[in-house]
Amino acid sequence: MSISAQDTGAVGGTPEARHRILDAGAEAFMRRGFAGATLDDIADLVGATKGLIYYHFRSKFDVFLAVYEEGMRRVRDRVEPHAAGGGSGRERLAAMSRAHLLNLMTDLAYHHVVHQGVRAQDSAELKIRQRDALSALNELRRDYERMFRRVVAEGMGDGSLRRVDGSLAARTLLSNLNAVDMWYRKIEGQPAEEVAELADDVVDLLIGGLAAAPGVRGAQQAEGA
Amino acid sequence: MSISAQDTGAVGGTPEARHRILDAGAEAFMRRGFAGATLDDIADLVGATKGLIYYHFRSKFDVFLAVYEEGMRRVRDRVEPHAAGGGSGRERLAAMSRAHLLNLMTDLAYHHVVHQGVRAQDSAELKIRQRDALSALNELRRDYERMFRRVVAEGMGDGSLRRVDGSLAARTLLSNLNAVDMWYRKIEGQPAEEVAELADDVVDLLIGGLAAAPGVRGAQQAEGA
DNA sequence: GGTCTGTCATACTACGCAGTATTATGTGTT
DNA sequence: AACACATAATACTGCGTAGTATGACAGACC
Repeated sequence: MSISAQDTGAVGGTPEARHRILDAGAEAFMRRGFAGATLDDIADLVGATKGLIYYHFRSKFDVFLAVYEEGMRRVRDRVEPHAAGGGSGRERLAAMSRAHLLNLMTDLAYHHVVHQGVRAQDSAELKIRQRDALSALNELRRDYERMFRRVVAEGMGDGSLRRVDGSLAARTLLSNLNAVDMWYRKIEGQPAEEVAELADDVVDLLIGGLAAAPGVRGAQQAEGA
Repeated sequence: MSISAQDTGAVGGTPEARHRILDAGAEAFMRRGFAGATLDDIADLVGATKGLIYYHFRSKFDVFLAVYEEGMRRVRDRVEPHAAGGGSGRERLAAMSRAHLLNLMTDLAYHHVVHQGVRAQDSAELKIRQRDALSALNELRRDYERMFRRVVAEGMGDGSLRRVDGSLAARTLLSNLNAVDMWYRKIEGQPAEEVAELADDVVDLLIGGLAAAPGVRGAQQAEGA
Protein backbone atom coordinates (compact mmCIF):
# COMPACT_ATOMS: atom_id res chain seq x y z
CA MET A 1 0.00 0.00 0.00
CA SER A 2 1.90 3.00 -1.25
CA ILE A 3 -0.73 5.70 -1.43
CA SER A 4 -0.79 8.53 1.04
CA ALA A 5 -3.25 7.86 3.82
CA GLN A 6 -4.92 11.24 4.00
CA ASP A 7 -8.30 9.85 3.15
CA THR A 8 -11.13 9.66 5.66
CA GLY A 9 -12.29 6.14 5.80
CA ALA A 10 -12.21 5.04 2.19
CA VAL A 11 -11.31 1.60 0.95
CA GLY A 12 -8.14 2.74 -0.75
CA GLY A 13 -7.32 3.63 -4.31
CA THR A 14 -5.99 6.81 -5.82
CA PRO A 15 -7.12 9.76 -3.74
CA GLU A 16 -7.40 11.76 -6.91
CA ALA A 17 -10.22 9.59 -8.24
CA ARG A 18 -11.91 9.75 -4.87
CA HIS A 19 -11.76 13.50 -4.98
CA ARG A 20 -13.30 13.63 -8.44
CA ILE A 21 -16.14 11.43 -7.22
CA LEU A 22 -16.78 13.79 -4.32
CA ASP A 23 -17.01 16.77 -6.63
CA ALA A 24 -19.34 14.93 -8.98
CA GLY A 25 -21.43 13.67 -6.08
CA ALA A 26 -21.80 17.13 -4.63
CA GLU A 27 -22.95 18.44 -7.99
CA ALA A 28 -25.41 15.61 -8.55
CA PHE A 29 -26.84 15.75 -5.04
CA MET A 30 -27.30 19.49 -5.36
CA ARG A 31 -29.10 19.20 -8.67
CA ARG A 32 -31.36 16.21 -7.99
CA GLY A 33 -31.27 15.72 -4.23
CA PHE A 34 -30.02 12.55 -2.60
CA ALA A 35 -32.96 10.36 -3.57
CA GLY A 36 -33.17 11.84 -7.04
CA ALA A 37 -29.50 11.57 -7.92
CA THR A 38 -28.41 8.38 -9.59
CA LEU A 39 -25.07 6.68 -9.25
CA ASP A 40 -25.00 6.70 -13.02
CA ASP A 41 -25.48 10.47 -12.88
CA ILE A 42 -22.43 10.77 -10.68
CA ALA A 43 -20.46 8.36 -12.80
CA ASP A 44 -21.33 10.38 -15.90
CA LEU A 45 -20.12 13.57 -14.26
CA VAL A 46 -16.85 11.86 -13.44
CA GLY A 47 -16.63 10.47 -16.95
CA ALA A 48 -16.56 6.89 -15.74
CA THR A 49 -18.94 4.11 -14.72
CA LYS A 50 -20.41 2.79 -11.50
CA GLY A 51 -17.47 0.43 -11.20
CA LEU A 52 -15.24 3.32 -10.25
CA ILE A 53 -17.59 4.55 -7.58
CA TYR A 54 -18.15 1.16 -6.01
CA TYR A 55 -14.44 0.60 -5.91
CA HIS A 56 -13.95 3.72 -3.82
CA PHE A 57 -17.17 3.75 -1.81
CA ARG A 58 -19.36 1.13 -0.27
CA SER A 59 -22.70 2.73 -1.07
CA LYS A 60 -24.43 5.78 -2.43
CA PHE A 61 -25.02 6.96 1.08
CA ASP A 62 -21.32 6.70 1.85
CA VAL A 63 -20.60 9.06 -1.02
CA PHE A 64 -23.12 11.46 0.46
CA LEU A 65 -21.51 11.26 3.88
CA ALA A 66 -18.06 11.85 2.44
CA VAL A 67 -19.27 14.90 0.57
CA TYR A 68 -20.98 16.16 3.70
CA GLU A 69 -17.80 15.69 5.72
CA GLU A 70 -15.63 17.37 3.14
CA GLY A 71 -18.04 20.30 2.90
CA MET A 72 -18.18 20.65 6.66
CA ARG A 73 -14.40 20.50 6.89
CA ARG A 74 -13.97 23.25 4.33
CA VAL A 75 -16.42 25.71 5.85
CA ARG A 76 -15.05 25.13 9.33
CA ASP A 77 -11.46 25.65 8.23
CA ARG A 78 -12.39 28.90 6.61
CA VAL A 79 -14.65 30.37 9.27
CA GLU A 80 -13.13 29.21 12.54
CA PRO A 81 -10.06 31.48 12.43
CA HIS A 82 -12.27 34.56 12.43
CA ALA A 83 -14.03 33.55 15.64
CA ALA A 84 -10.93 33.98 17.76
CA GLY A 85 -9.52 37.03 16.00
CA GLY A 86 -9.47 40.49 17.51
CA GLY A 87 -12.15 43.13 17.42
CA SER A 88 -15.63 43.41 18.84
CA GLY A 89 -18.13 40.58 18.76
CA ARG A 90 -19.93 42.28 15.96
CA GLU A 91 -16.78 42.59 13.88
CA ARG A 92 -15.84 38.98 14.39
CA LEU A 93 -19.38 37.85 13.63
CA ALA A 94 -19.34 39.88 10.43
CA ALA A 95 -16.00 38.35 9.43
CA MET A 96 -17.31 34.87 10.13
CA SER A 97 -20.47 35.53 8.16
CA ARG A 98 -18.48 36.87 5.29
CA ALA A 99 -16.23 33.80 5.27
CA HIS A 100 -19.27 31.54 5.48
CA LEU A 101 -20.84 33.23 2.47
CA LEU A 102 -17.63 33.15 0.46
CA ASN A 103 -17.35 29.47 1.18
CA LEU A 104 -20.96 28.98 0.10
CA MET A 105 -20.38 30.81 -3.13
CA THR A 106 -17.14 29.02 -3.85
CA ASP A 107 -18.17 25.49 -2.95
CA LEU A 108 -21.85 25.86 -3.70
CA ALA A 109 -22.46 22.18 -4.33
CA TYR A 110 -20.77 21.04 -1.13
CA HIS A 111 -22.73 23.61 0.77
CA HIS A 112 -25.97 22.27 -0.63
CA VAL A 113 -25.11 18.76 0.43
CA VAL A 114 -24.32 19.83 3.98
CA HIS A 115 -27.61 21.66 3.98
CA GLN A 116 -29.40 18.50 2.87
CA GLY A 117 -27.62 16.45 5.48
CA VAL A 118 -28.74 18.74 8.23
CA ARG A 119 -32.34 18.37 7.15
CA ALA A 120 -32.17 14.65 6.51
CA GLN A 121 -31.53 13.80 10.15
CA ASP A 122 -34.45 11.38 10.37
CA SER A 123 -36.35 11.49 7.07
CA ALA A 124 -35.32 8.31 5.30
CA GLU A 125 -35.30 4.98 7.02
CA LEU A 126 -31.56 4.55 7.31
CA LYS A 127 -29.59 1.58 8.43
CA ILE A 128 -28.18 1.97 11.93
CA ARG A 129 -24.65 2.32 10.66
CA GLN A 130 -25.73 5.12 8.36
CA ARG A 131 -27.77 6.83 11.01
CA ASP A 132 -24.83 6.84 13.38
CA ALA A 133 -22.48 8.25 10.79
CA LEU A 134 -24.94 10.97 9.88
CA SER A 135 -25.60 12.01 13.45
CA ALA A 136 -21.85 12.13 14.06
CA LEU A 137 -21.54 14.62 11.24
CA ASN A 138 -24.55 16.52 12.50
CA GLU A 139 -22.72 16.82 15.80
CA LEU A 140 -19.90 18.53 13.93
CA ARG A 141 -22.49 20.81 12.47
CA ARG A 142 -23.87 21.61 15.88
CA ASP A 143 -20.39 22.53 17.10
CA TYR A 144 -20.18 24.90 14.20
CA GLU A 145 -23.45 26.51 15.16
CA ARG A 146 -22.37 26.77 18.77
CA MET A 147 -19.36 28.74 17.64
CA PHE A 148 -21.68 31.33 16.14
CA ARG A 149 -23.80 31.41 19.25
CA ARG A 150 -20.71 32.03 21.36
CA VAL A 151 -19.57 34.99 19.32
CA VAL A 152 -23.09 36.41 19.33
CA ALA A 153 -23.10 36.21 23.09
CA GLU A 154 -19.73 37.93 23.28
CA GLY A 155 -20.99 40.64 20.99
CA MET A 156 -23.92 41.27 23.28
CA GLY A 157 -21.53 41.32 26.18
CA ASP A 158 -19.26 43.97 24.71
CA GLY A 159 -22.18 46.08 23.55
CA SER A 160 -21.57 45.71 19.85
CA LEU A 161 -24.74 43.70 19.35
CA ARG A 162 -28.30 44.27 20.46
CA ARG A 163 -29.43 42.36 23.47
CA VAL A 164 -31.97 39.96 22.09
CA ASP A 165 -32.46 36.24 22.47
CA GLY A 166 -28.95 35.03 21.66
CA SER A 167 -29.93 31.57 20.58
CA LEU A 168 -32.60 32.88 18.27
CA ALA A 169 -30.26 35.50 16.87
CA ALA A 170 -27.50 33.00 16.09
CA ARG A 171 -29.89 30.50 14.58
CA THR A 172 -31.57 33.15 12.51
CA LEU A 173 -28.28 34.59 11.30
CA LEU A 174 -26.91 31.23 10.27
CA SER A 175 -29.99 30.00 8.49
CA ASN A 176 -30.21 33.36 6.78
CA LEU A 177 -26.66 33.01 5.56
CA ASN A 178 -27.52 29.57 4.27
CA ALA A 179 -30.62 30.86 2.57
CA VAL A 180 -28.38 32.59 0.06
CA ASP A 181 -28.00 29.25 -1.67
CA MET A 182 -31.60 29.66 -2.81
CA TRP A 183 -30.82 32.40 -5.25
CA TYR A 184 -27.07 32.56 -5.68
CA ARG A 185 -25.81 30.84 -8.80
CA LYS A 186 -22.25 30.70 -9.97
CA ILE A 187 -21.46 32.87 -12.93
CA GLU A 188 -18.62 31.63 -15.05
CA GLY A 189 -15.73 34.05 -15.08
CA GLN A 190 -17.15 36.38 -12.46
CA PRO A 191 -14.28 38.19 -10.74
CA ALA A 192 -13.69 37.09 -7.16
CA GLU A 193 -13.81 40.72 -6.15
CA GLU A 194 -17.41 41.02 -7.28
CA VAL A 195 -18.40 37.91 -5.36
CA ALA A 196 -16.77 39.27 -2.22
CA GLU A 197 -18.66 42.51 -2.62
CA LEU A 198 -21.93 40.64 -2.87
CA ALA A 199 -21.08 38.74 0.29
CA ASP A 200 -20.32 42.01 2.06
CA ASP A 201 -23.65 43.47 1.03
CA VAL A 202 -25.55 40.50 2.36
CA VAL A 203 -23.69 40.51 5.67
CA ASP A 204 -24.36 44.20 5.96
CA LEU A 205 -28.06 43.63 5.43
CA LEU A 206 -28.26 40.83 7.95
CA ILE A 207 -26.27 42.46 10.71
CA GLY A 208 -27.08 46.06 9.98
CA GLY A 209 -30.72 45.46 9.15
CA LEU A 210 -32.93 46.84 6.46
CA ALA A 211 -34.49 49.66 8.42
CA ALA A 212 -33.30 53.20 8.02
CA ALA A 213 -33.97 54.18 11.62
CA PRO A 214 -31.77 52.80 14.39
CA GLY A 215 -32.54 49.15 14.75
CA VAL A 216 -34.22 49.55 18.06
CA ARG A 217 -37.13 47.27 18.73
CA GLY A 218 -40.48 48.87 18.20
CA ALA A 219 -39.19 51.97 16.49
CA GLN A 220 -42.03 53.39 14.43
CA GLN A 221 -42.38 55.68 11.48
CA ALA A 222 -39.66 57.65 9.84
CA GLU A 223 -40.20 60.98 8.13
CA GLY A 224 -42.93 60.65 5.51
CA ALA A 225 -41.91 61.16 1.88
CA MET B 1 -72.21 15.36 -10.93
CA SER B 2 -73.40 17.04 -7.80
CA ILE B 3 -70.16 18.20 -6.22
CA SER B 4 -69.19 21.83 -6.16
CA ALA B 5 -66.67 22.65 -8.86
CA GLN B 6 -64.21 24.66 -6.84
CA ASP B 7 -61.32 22.33 -7.60
CA THR B 8 -58.39 23.32 -9.70
CA GLY B 9 -58.10 20.87 -12.51
CA ALA B 10 -58.85 17.58 -10.81
CA VAL B 11 -60.65 14.67 -12.34
CA GLY B 12 -63.66 14.92 -10.10
CA GLY B 13 -64.69 13.21 -6.92
CA THR B 14 -65.43 14.49 -3.47
CA PRO B 15 -63.42 17.63 -2.79
CA GLU B 16 -63.02 16.51 0.78
CA ALA B 17 -60.97 13.48 -0.19
CA ARG B 18 -58.92 15.62 -2.51
CA HIS B 19 -58.21 17.97 0.32
CA ARG B 20 -57.07 15.16 2.59
CA ILE B 21 -54.71 13.95 -0.11
CA LEU B 22 -53.21 17.40 -0.40
CA ASP B 23 -52.56 17.59 3.33
CA ALA B 24 -51.00 14.13 3.32
CA GLY B 25 -48.94 14.91 0.24
CA ALA B 26 -47.61 18.10 1.78
CA GLU B 27 -46.60 16.21 4.88
CA ALA B 28 -44.94 13.38 2.96
CA PHE B 29 -43.11 15.69 0.55
CA MET B 30 -41.83 17.73 3.46
CA ARG B 31 -40.55 14.69 5.31
CA ARG B 32 -38.97 12.73 2.45
CA GLY B 33 -38.74 15.18 -0.44
CA PHE B 34 -40.50 14.65 -3.75
CA ALA B 35 -38.34 11.81 -4.98
CA GLY B 36 -38.17 10.18 -1.56
CA ALA B 37 -41.87 10.27 -0.81
CA THR B 38 -43.86 7.26 -1.91
CA LEU B 39 -47.44 7.23 -3.06
CA ASP B 40 -47.97 4.53 -0.48
CA ASP B 41 -46.59 6.93 2.13
CA ILE B 42 -49.19 9.47 1.13
CA ALA B 43 -51.93 6.87 1.01
CA ASP B 44 -50.98 5.68 4.49
CA LEU B 45 -51.20 9.22 5.83
CA VAL B 46 -54.66 9.52 4.32
CA GLY B 47 -55.61 6.15 5.71
CA ALA B 48 -56.37 4.76 2.26
CA THR B 49 -54.62 3.14 -0.69
CA LYS B 50 -53.14 4.26 -3.97
CA GLY B 51 -56.48 3.70 -5.62
CA LEU B 52 -57.84 6.77 -3.94
CA ILE B 53 -54.97 8.94 -5.06
CA TYR B 54 -55.03 7.78 -8.65
CA TYR B 55 -58.71 8.39 -8.79
CA HIS B 56 -58.23 12.03 -7.86
CA PHE B 57 -54.87 12.73 -9.49
CA ARG B 58 -53.20 11.63 -12.65
CA SER B 59 -49.70 11.25 -11.24
CA LYS B 60 -47.49 11.78 -8.25
CA PHE B 61 -46.23 14.95 -9.82
CA ASP B 62 -49.78 16.25 -10.18
CA VAL B 63 -50.24 15.85 -6.45
CA PHE B 64 -47.09 17.85 -5.94
CA LEU B 65 -48.29 20.61 -8.24
CA ALA B 66 -51.66 20.78 -6.50
CA VAL B 67 -49.98 21.08 -3.12
CA TYR B 68 -47.68 23.75 -4.50
CA GLU B 69 -50.63 25.70 -5.88
CA GLU B 70 -52.63 25.42 -2.68
CA GLY B 71 -49.63 26.54 -0.63
CA MET B 72 -49.01 29.46 -2.92
CA ARG B 73 -52.66 30.45 -2.81
CA ARG B 74 -52.70 30.47 0.97
CA VAL B 75 -49.59 32.54 1.50
CA ARG B 76 -50.66 35.04 -1.12
CA ASP B 77 -54.12 35.44 0.35
CA ARG B 78 -52.64 36.11 3.75
CA VAL B 79 -49.81 38.44 2.78
CA GLU B 80 -51.19 40.45 -0.10
CA PRO B 81 -53.62 42.57 1.95
CA HIS B 82 -50.74 44.00 3.97
CA ALA B 83 -48.94 45.26 0.89
CA ALA B 84 -51.58 47.82 0.07
CA GLY B 85 -52.41 48.83 3.65
CA GLY B 86 -51.47 52.16 5.17
CA GLY B 87 -48.25 53.13 6.86
CA SER B 88 -44.66 53.50 5.76
CA GLY B 89 -42.95 51.02 3.49
CA ARG B 90 -41.12 49.62 6.45
CA GLU B 91 -44.30 49.08 8.40
CA ARG B 92 -46.02 47.37 5.52
CA LEU B 93 -42.96 45.24 4.83
CA ALA B 94 -42.87 44.19 8.47
CA ALA B 95 -46.56 43.31 8.39
CA MET B 96 -46.07 41.29 5.22
CA SER B 97 -43.07 39.52 6.70
CA ARG B 98 -45.00 38.75 9.84
CA ALA B 99 -47.89 37.34 7.85
CA HIS B 100 -45.49 35.30 5.74
CA LEU B 101 -43.92 33.82 8.84
CA LEU B 102 -47.24 33.08 10.46
CA ASN B 103 -48.32 31.30 7.32
CA LEU B 104 -45.08 29.32 7.31
CA MET B 105 -45.56 28.29 10.88
CA THR B 106 -49.19 27.41 10.39
CA ASP B 107 -48.93 25.55 7.10
CA LEU B 108 -45.39 24.35 7.52
CA ALA B 109 -45.75 21.38 5.19
CA TYR B 110 -47.28 23.40 2.36
CA HIS B 111 -44.56 25.95 2.75
CA HIS B 112 -41.90 23.29 2.41
CA VAL B 113 -43.45 22.02 -0.78
CA VAL B 114 -43.56 25.48 -2.32
CA HIS B 115 -39.94 25.86 -1.32
CA GLN B 116 -39.09 22.61 -3.04
CA GLY B 117 -41.01 23.61 -6.12
CA VAL B 118 -39.06 26.81 -6.44
CA ARG B 119 -35.80 24.91 -6.33
CA ALA B 120 -36.93 22.10 -8.60
CA GLN B 121 -37.33 24.38 -11.60
CA ASP B 122 -35.06 22.29 -13.80
CA SER B 123 -33.63 19.44 -11.69
CA ALA B 124 -35.58 16.38 -12.72
CA GLU B 125 -36.17 15.49 -16.33
CA LEU B 126 -39.84 16.37 -16.47
CA LYS B 127 -42.32 15.77 -19.22
CA ILE B 128 -43.18 18.90 -21.14
CA ARG B 129 -46.64 19.06 -19.69
CA GLN B 130 -45.18 18.93 -16.18
CA ARG B 131 -42.51 21.46 -16.92
CA ASP B 132 -45.08 23.90 -18.22
CA ALA B 133 -47.31 23.49 -15.19
CA LEU B 134 -44.38 23.97 -12.84
CA SER B 135 -43.10 27.08 -14.55
CA ALA B 136 -46.62 28.49 -14.50
CA LEU B 137 -46.65 28.12 -10.75
CA ASN B 138 -43.16 29.53 -10.53
CA GLU B 139 -44.49 32.54 -12.35
CA LEU B 140 -47.03 32.98 -9.55
CA ARG B 141 -44.15 32.75 -7.15
CA ARG B 142 -42.26 35.43 -9.02
CA ASP B 143 -45.26 37.73 -8.82
CA TYR B 144 -45.24 37.20 -5.09
CA GLU B 145 -41.57 38.16 -4.91
CA ARG B 146 -42.16 41.19 -7.05
CA MET B 147 -44.74 42.35 -4.53
CA PHE B 148 -42.04 42.37 -1.86
CA ARG B 149 -39.64 44.18 -4.13
CA ARG B 150 -42.24 46.84 -4.79
CA VAL B 151 -42.85 47.54 -1.12
CA VAL B 152 -39.12 47.59 -0.47
CA ALA B 153 -38.75 50.21 -3.16
CA GLU B 154 -41.57 52.25 -1.67
CA GLY B 155 -39.95 52.03 1.75
CA MET B 156 -36.73 53.39 0.33
CA GLY B 157 -38.69 56.12 -1.32
CA ASP B 158 -40.44 57.27 1.85
CA GLY B 159 -37.22 57.08 3.87
CA SER B 160 -38.28 54.27 6.16
CA LEU B 161 -35.76 51.86 4.69
CA ARG B 162 -32.07 52.18 3.99
CA ARG B 163 -31.12 52.88 0.43
CA VAL B 164 -29.41 49.72 -0.67
CA ASP B 165 -29.80 47.50 -3.71
CA GLY B 166 -33.57 46.99 -3.65
CA SER B 167 -33.57 43.76 -5.57
CA LEU B 168 -30.92 42.25 -3.34
CA ALA B 169 -32.70 43.47 -0.22
CA ALA B 170 -36.04 41.97 -1.22
CA ARG B 171 -34.50 38.69 -2.29
CA THR B 172 -32.47 38.46 0.87
CA LEU B 173 -35.42 39.29 3.08
CA LEU B 174 -37.67 36.74 1.47
CA SER B 175 -35.18 33.91 1.44
CA ASN B 176 -34.38 34.74 5.04
CA LEU B 177 -38.00 34.50 5.97
CA ASN B 178 -38.16 31.15 4.25
CA ALA B 179 -35.04 29.99 6.03
CA VAL B 180 -37.06 29.82 9.21
CA ASP B 181 -38.43 26.49 8.00
CA MET B 182 -34.98 25.07 8.68
CA TRP B 183 -35.34 25.23 12.42
CA TYR B 184 -38.97 25.94 13.22
CA ARG B 185 -40.95 22.87 14.18
CA LYS B 186 -44.55 22.79 15.23
CA ILE B 187 -45.12 22.20 18.92
CA GLU B 188 -48.40 20.56 19.73
CA GLY B 189 -50.58 22.81 21.85
CA GLN B 190 -48.36 25.86 21.61
CA PRO B 191 -50.51 28.95 22.06
CA ALA B 192 -50.94 31.01 18.91
CA GLU B 193 -49.84 34.02 20.86
CA GLU B 194 -46.42 32.53 21.47
CA VAL B 195 -46.02 31.70 17.80
CA ALA B 196 -46.91 35.23 16.85
CA GLU B 197 -44.34 36.58 19.29
CA LEU B 198 -41.66 34.38 17.74
CA ALA B 199 -42.59 35.69 14.31
CA ASP B 200 -42.34 39.25 15.59
CA ASP B 201 -38.87 38.62 17.00
CA VAL B 202 -37.62 37.22 13.72
CA VAL B 203 -39.05 40.09 11.72
CA ASP B 204 -37.49 42.50 14.14
CA LEU B 205 -34.10 40.86 13.68
CA LEU B 206 -34.32 40.86 9.90
CA ILE B 207 -35.53 44.40 9.45
CA GLY B 208 -33.97 45.96 12.50
CA GLY B 209 -30.69 44.10 12.22
CA LEU B 210 -28.53 42.48 14.81
CA ALA B 211 -26.13 45.33 15.37
CA ALA B 212 -26.45 47.61 18.38
CA ALA B 213 -25.23 50.70 16.58
CA PRO B 214 -27.48 52.36 13.99
CA GLY B 215 -27.55 50.12 10.98
CA VAL B 216 -25.48 52.43 8.91
CA ARG B 217 -23.15 50.76 6.46
CA GLY B 218 -19.55 50.65 7.59
CA ALA B 219 -20.22 51.58 11.19
CA GLN B 220 -17.29 50.30 13.21
CA GLN B 221 -16.60 49.48 16.82
CA ALA B 222 -18.81 50.09 19.76
CA GLU B 223 -17.58 50.71 23.26
CA GLY B 224 -15.22 47.93 24.35
CA ALA B 225 -16.35 45.59 27.17
C1' DG C 1 -84.95 -4.93 -6.54
C1' DG C 2 -82.37 -4.14 -10.53
C1' DT C 3 -78.97 -1.26 -12.81
C1' DC C 4 -76.28 2.66 -13.31
C1' DT C 5 -72.70 5.67 -11.83
C1' DG C 6 -69.40 7.56 -8.73
C1' DT C 7 -65.79 6.19 -5.45
C1' DC C 8 -62.38 3.51 -3.82
C1' DA C 9 -59.56 -1.16 -2.97
C1' DT C 10 -56.86 -5.04 -4.75
C1' DA C 11 -53.83 -7.25 -7.67
C1' DC C 12 -50.72 -6.89 -11.19
C1' DT C 13 -47.10 -5.02 -14.53
C1' DA C 14 -43.07 -2.41 -16.05
C1' DC C 15 -39.07 -0.23 -15.14
C1' DG C 16 -35.39 2.29 -13.08
C1' DC C 17 -31.75 1.95 -10.06
C1' DA C 18 -28.68 0.29 -6.06
C1' DG C 19 -25.78 -3.13 -5.38
C1' DT C 20 -22.83 -7.46 -6.88
C1' DA C 21 -20.08 -10.69 -9.50
C1' DT C 22 -17.15 -11.14 -12.90
C1' DT C 23 -13.99 -9.79 -16.28
C1' DA C 24 -10.60 -6.61 -18.51
C1' DT C 25 -6.54 -3.48 -18.37
C1' DG C 26 -2.69 -1.65 -16.91
C1' DT C 27 1.93 -1.40 -14.09
C1' DG C 28 5.60 -2.88 -11.62
C1' DT C 29 8.62 -6.88 -10.22
C1' DT C 30 11.76 -10.68 -10.85
C1' DA D 1 7.56 -13.69 -20.00
C1' DA D 2 5.04 -14.74 -16.09
C1' DC D 3 2.97 -13.35 -11.99
C1' DA D 4 0.79 -10.28 -8.60
C1' DC D 5 -1.84 -6.55 -7.45
C1' DA D 6 -4.41 -2.27 -7.99
C1' DT D 7 -7.89 -0.06 -10.65
C1' DA D 8 -11.53 0.06 -13.34
C1' DA D 9 -15.45 -1.53 -16.88
C1' DT D 10 -19.25 -4.76 -18.02
C1' DA D 11 -23.01 -7.51 -17.23
C1' DC D 12 -26.30 -9.13 -14.21
C1' DT D 13 -29.75 -9.49 -10.14
C1' DG D 14 -33.21 -8.03 -6.95
C1' DC D 15 -36.15 -4.81 -5.08
C1' DG D 16 -38.95 -0.86 -4.61
C1' DT D 17 -42.26 1.86 -6.59
C1' DA D 18 -45.07 4.51 -10.22
C1' DG D 19 -48.68 3.47 -12.85
C1' DT D 20 -52.73 0.30 -14.61
C1' DA D 21 -56.54 -2.89 -14.94
C1' DT D 22 -60.07 -4.68 -12.83
C1' DG D 23 -63.16 -5.71 -9.23
C1' DA D 24 -66.08 -4.36 -5.01
C1' DC D 25 -69.40 -1.63 -2.91
C1' DA D 26 -72.47 2.04 -1.92
C1' DG D 27 -76.13 5.23 -2.91
C1' DA D 28 -79.58 7.20 -6.21
C1' DC D 29 -83.33 6.74 -9.17
C1' DC D 30 -86.72 4.50 -11.61
